[in-house]
Amino acid sequence: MTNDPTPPNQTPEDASERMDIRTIARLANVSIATVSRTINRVSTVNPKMAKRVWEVIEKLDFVPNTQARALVSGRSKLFGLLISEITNPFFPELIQGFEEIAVEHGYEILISSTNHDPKRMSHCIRRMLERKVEGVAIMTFGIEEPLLEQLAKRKVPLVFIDVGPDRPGISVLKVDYHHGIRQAVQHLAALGHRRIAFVSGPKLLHSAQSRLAAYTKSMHECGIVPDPGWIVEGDHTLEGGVAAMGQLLAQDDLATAVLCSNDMTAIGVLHKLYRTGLRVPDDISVIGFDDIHIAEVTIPPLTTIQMSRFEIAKAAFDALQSQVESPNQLIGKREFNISTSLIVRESTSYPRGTMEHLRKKST
Amino acid sequence: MTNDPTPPNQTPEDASERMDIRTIARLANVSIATVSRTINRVSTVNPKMAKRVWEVIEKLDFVPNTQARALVSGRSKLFGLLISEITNPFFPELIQGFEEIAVEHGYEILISSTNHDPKRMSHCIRRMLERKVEGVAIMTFGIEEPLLEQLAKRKVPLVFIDVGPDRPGISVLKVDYHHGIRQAVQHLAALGHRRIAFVSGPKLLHSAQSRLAAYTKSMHECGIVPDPGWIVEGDHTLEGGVAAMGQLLAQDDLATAVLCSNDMTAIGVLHKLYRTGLRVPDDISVIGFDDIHIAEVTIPPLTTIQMSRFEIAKAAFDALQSQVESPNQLIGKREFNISTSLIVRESTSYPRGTMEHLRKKST
DNA sequence: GCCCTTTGGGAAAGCGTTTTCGTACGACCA
DNA sequence: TGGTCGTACGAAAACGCTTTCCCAAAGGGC
Repeated sequence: MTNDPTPPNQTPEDASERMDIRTIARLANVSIATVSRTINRVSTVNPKMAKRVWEVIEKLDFVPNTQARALVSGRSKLFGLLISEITNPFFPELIQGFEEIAVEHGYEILISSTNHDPKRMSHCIRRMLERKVEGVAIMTFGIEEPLLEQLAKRKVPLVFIDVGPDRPGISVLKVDYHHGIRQAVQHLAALGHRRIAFVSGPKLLHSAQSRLAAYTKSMHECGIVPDPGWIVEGDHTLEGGVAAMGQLLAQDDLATAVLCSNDMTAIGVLHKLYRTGLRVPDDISVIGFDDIHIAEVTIPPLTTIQMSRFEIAKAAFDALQSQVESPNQLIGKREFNISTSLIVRESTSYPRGTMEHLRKKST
Repeated sequence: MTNDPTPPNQTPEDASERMDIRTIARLANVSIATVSRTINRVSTVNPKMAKRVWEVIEKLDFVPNTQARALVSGRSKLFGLLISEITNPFFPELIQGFEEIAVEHGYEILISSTNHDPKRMSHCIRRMLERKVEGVAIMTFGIEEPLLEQLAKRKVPLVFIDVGPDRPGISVLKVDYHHGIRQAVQHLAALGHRRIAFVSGPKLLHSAQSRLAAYTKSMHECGIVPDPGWIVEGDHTLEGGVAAMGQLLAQDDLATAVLCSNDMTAIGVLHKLYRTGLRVPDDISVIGFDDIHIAEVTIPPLTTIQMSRFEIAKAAFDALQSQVESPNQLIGKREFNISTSLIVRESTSYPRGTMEHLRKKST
C-alpha cells in the first residue's frame, strides 16, 4: 500500500508522466503497432484511425524517441562530418551546406574537428562509432590504416575529399585543382609575372599537397621553371600566411606575385604586405584559394580560386546516402568531380614597372 | 534447409556477425551483467574477470552502442547548441570551445543554425527533442512562448545568452556589454571624437539590442547626446556593414567614428570606406565587437571589443551540466557574468584635423 | 561448528520503438 | 449462402544495453 503505481484520479491528458507510443495507443484506443504505422505513414492504416492517432499525438505534442527507433531499425540517421579546423571559414560554409541537405533527408550530423592533430582523429571516429553513425565524410588529412580497418570492418561508408584509399564502400570527391590553379598562373603570366611564389598548406593535408602539385605543373605549362625558393610552407592559417610572407620577403629576389594554398593564408599575406608597406596589387599580386565569403571584402578584394562548398557538400552527402540506401551496389564507388575556377578581383595586376615598360614600348 | 542461421564452423573471433555485450559475455565466460559492470567501472567486479572481459573487448574492438545505453539509462549525453549563423566566425570559435568541454565530459553536441529565421527555430528544437538532448544552449534570438512551453514541459534545461525568460530550469549568461562599449566610447571621446555613429545588429537579436542600449548609455555618460541619424541598422553581416556605412556616408554631417555591433559589420564598414577612398583611421575611426580572430589582420587591424568565446562556452556548458546532474537543485539558476573589454589596435585615431588643431594649440 | 554478514556475479525486467506474423472481418464471386 | 481473398489491425518478439534483485560462497564472531 505504500507505493501506489497508478493514482486513480489521473486525467488522461496528464502529460507529466512518461510519454511513448503506448500512451498514445491507449488514449486513441488502438494498438501501439497502429500508432507506429501511423507515424511512419507505412502500410495502410484506416484514415479514420490515423486521424484519431494524430489528434492524440498533437494534443500531447508527442515526439518519437529517435534512439529507440534507431535501436530497432538499425538506422541511426546520423552522419559524421570530420573537418580539420572549424575556425577556418571554409568549413562553416561547407557545414552549412551539408547540414541543410542532411536535414532535408532526415539525417542529423555530428561534427568533429581534428585541429590538424592526427591523434584526435581516432577519438573522433570512436565517438562517431559509439553513436552509430551511418557514414562519415572526411575532409581532413588521410586516415591511418588501423582506423580505416576498423571502419571497414563495421562497413561504415566513407567519403573522402580529394584523396582516399581505393576500397569498396569508400567514395572520393575528386577536386580538379589544376583547372583553377592553371587559370591563376595563366592570369598572372598574362599580366607579365614570372616570379610567382606559392605558399603551401600543411604537409599532412592531401588537398594542400595537390594544390602545390597543381601549381608546379601549371608553372611548367606556362613555360616557367619554379625556383624552389619560391615555395614556402604555410599551414592554412592567418598566422601561417603572415609568417610565410615574412620568409618570402627575406629573400633577395622578391617574387612579384604570390599564390596561396587557401584564403586564410592569403589574408595573412595581405596583412604582412600591408605591415611592410608594400602595396597590393601595385607592388605585388596575391591570389588565394577557396573563395571564402570574406575574400570579397578584403583590402583589396582578393583574386582567388573558387571551389563550390555547396557542390562538395552535396556530392559528399549523395555519396554517403547512396551507399547507405543501396549498400550492396557498387554505385557508391563512383567518383565525383568538383571543379575550381579563378575569380579575378583586385589583388592582382601588372608587376611593378611593367606598366611603364608597356607604355614605353607602345610609343 | 534453405536458410541455415549459424554455420557450424564459425570461429569465435569471427567479428563479421553481430557484436554486443552478449557476445563479449559469451567469449569471456561471464554474464552480460558483468560485462556491463566492467565497461562502466561500476560496482565491484573481480579484477581477474575484468581483465578477461577487457581482453575480449579489445580483441574484437568492441564499441558499446550509445543509443541502447541512452534508452535504458535515460541519459543521451547529448547537448544541443542553437546559434544564429555558423558563417559568422564568432560562432565557430564558440563551438570549438563548447565542443572541447563537452567531449571532455563525455557529451556529444548537436549544432543547429537558425540563420536568423525564427521559423527554423522550432524545427531545430523539434529535431533536438527527437534526439533526446539533455539540454540546449541558445545563442540566437529569443524563443517564442509555445516553444518554450514545450521545452519546459519536458524539463529540458536551457541556457540563454544574454536574455532569457525567468523560469526555473533556465540559466542566463549575462554579458556586461556596457563595460566594453563604455571603454570604446571613452576611448573615442578621449581622442576627440564627438560624432560617433553606431551600426546596430538585427532587431530580433537581443544581444544586438543590448549593445545598442549600451552605446546610447555610454554616449550620455560621456556627455554626448547621440543624434538619431548616427544610429543605422545593420544585420551582423559583411554586406550589412557595407550597406550601413553607405547610409552613413550619404548623410551631410559625417560621423568621425563608427562603432559596430559586431566585427563582421566592422569589416564591411572598413571595406566600404576603402571603396569610398576614405582612410581608416586618418579620416574616420572604426571599432568592432567580438574580437574574432581575423580582426587582428584586417587592414588596418581592428580596434574592437573582446568577449571571451571560451568563457561563454564554459559558462553555458556548466549551466547545462549542473542542471542535468542535480535537476532538483536551484543552483542551475545562478547567473553567469561575462565581461567585455576594449582592445585597441589601429583602426582608431584622432578625428581629422584634430592633430593639426592640437599642434596649433600647443605652439 | 553454526549462524550471520558481506561480497561478487547471474537472471531477468525493462527502456521506446519497429516489424513480423497471425487473425478477424468484410468483400467478392460462384 | 459458402468459400476465397485481401486488407487492417493487434500481439509479441526483438534491438543492445543498464540495473535491480537475488543467490551462492566465503569470511568472521561466538
